[in-house]
Amino acid sequence: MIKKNVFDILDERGYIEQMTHPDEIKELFEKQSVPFYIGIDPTADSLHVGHFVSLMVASHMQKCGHKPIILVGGGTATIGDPSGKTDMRKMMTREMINHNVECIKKQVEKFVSFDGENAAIIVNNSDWLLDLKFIDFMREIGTLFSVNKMLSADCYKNRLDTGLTFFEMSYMLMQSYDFLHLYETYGCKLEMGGNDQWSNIIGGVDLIRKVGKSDSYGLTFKLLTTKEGKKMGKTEKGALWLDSTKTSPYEFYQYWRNIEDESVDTVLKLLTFLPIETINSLSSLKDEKINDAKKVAAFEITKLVHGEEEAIKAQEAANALFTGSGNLDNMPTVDLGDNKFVSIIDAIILAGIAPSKGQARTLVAQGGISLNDEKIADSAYMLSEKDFENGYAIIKKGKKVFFKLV
RNA sequence: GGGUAGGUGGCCGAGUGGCUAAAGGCGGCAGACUGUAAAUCUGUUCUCAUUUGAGUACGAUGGUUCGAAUCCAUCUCUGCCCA
Repeated sequence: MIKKNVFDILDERGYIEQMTHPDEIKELFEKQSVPFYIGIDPTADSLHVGHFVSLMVASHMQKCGHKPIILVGGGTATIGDPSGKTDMRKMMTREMINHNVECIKKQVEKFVSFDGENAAIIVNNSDWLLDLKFIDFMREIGTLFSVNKMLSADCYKNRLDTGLTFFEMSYMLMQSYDFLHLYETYGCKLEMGGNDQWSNIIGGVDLIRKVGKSDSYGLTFKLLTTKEGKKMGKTEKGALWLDSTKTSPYEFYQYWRNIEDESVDTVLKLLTFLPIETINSLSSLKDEKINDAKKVAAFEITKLVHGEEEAIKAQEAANALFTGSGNLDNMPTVDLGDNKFVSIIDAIILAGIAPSKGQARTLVAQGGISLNDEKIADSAYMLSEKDFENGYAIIKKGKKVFFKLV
């Protein structure tokens, strides 16, 4: 049942950032199927790239025989984790959270299996957090936390000058309690999360040790960042979502196709299941050739999230636009209905290329818009029959944003 | 509870009665250069109409004034200090 030690896989691919007990963790993976947990905050109705690495790790772990517990933070989301935030989050209603939990479940299913011997399970911490009695909780758990220690954690230190409420500070207690609960209920021995979760994770590990158990561990993985250290996955529209209605497979594909050279290796290792040898040879490509590696990365990553069919479509659309070969059918398409013969400005708005007419004009004035590969410099230009000669017109913003108008 | 400093465009941050749709930076978008990369340089970045123009906007509400982001009042939120 247990195959290769997943520790080596995670290590080799560079997932691991910090660990509480490296030797013990490795040994544990070796000798048994380890129930481990990864937490996800249901703050939106879709996961985004920030969760991607977690899901990949969960998948690797499960393939090596360990049991994933996906914890959805329905209870903690009512507070909001202060880590990395400059302001307190908006509080969410329970209805919103429940809706989000449902949506997230569907996406998680693409990465871990809920069948078989080491089937994954999904739990929601609202099931145990919402019924807690304040005094009992404080007597039992609150006494085991040192405020001095908590204040020295980065996630709180940074907030000291901008303000931090007690409400938010108790987030660490709850997340730690989650781990304790899962430890007791499912024998969960390991909490994993992004590196920004480090202080919350060691909080849980410490808590379990304080109640007298010594076999709890924590591990964090690398956050996806650009070489300037910014979080990866931000686009002009906000986050890069895993839900195809929020971020189309084509956009998703293009995001990875356009990543900076320096990130290719990381992205291939962290976000695909390609064998390490393949990745090494791909990312050793230099200069212009690195584009081949980016194509592979974009395809593989899109395939994981949206399935092979969508990945092929995205790839074909990209080929059609950038190399002239391939299939135009899969390009993002906007149906203008009966209003085909509108001004170029209106067409830009209708296609969703720019949000306002002013911006549309700026684009045209700066030479950023072309129609069927001809630059349109006149903002009064009206679309006409000849623009739809092939039954469609291709409108292009800059070099990379295309829409087919029909 | 007392004192004090504040709340400005996606973010940071100037601005203390008219020349302010509001400096500068970051971020975004486009152009040039390229490899659908990075770096760099240039332009642009509230909305509507574009020729000048109009509307909305500086925590909220009311007021003073020919005129307010700027002055006054009340409210509200936040930091810091004291208790």
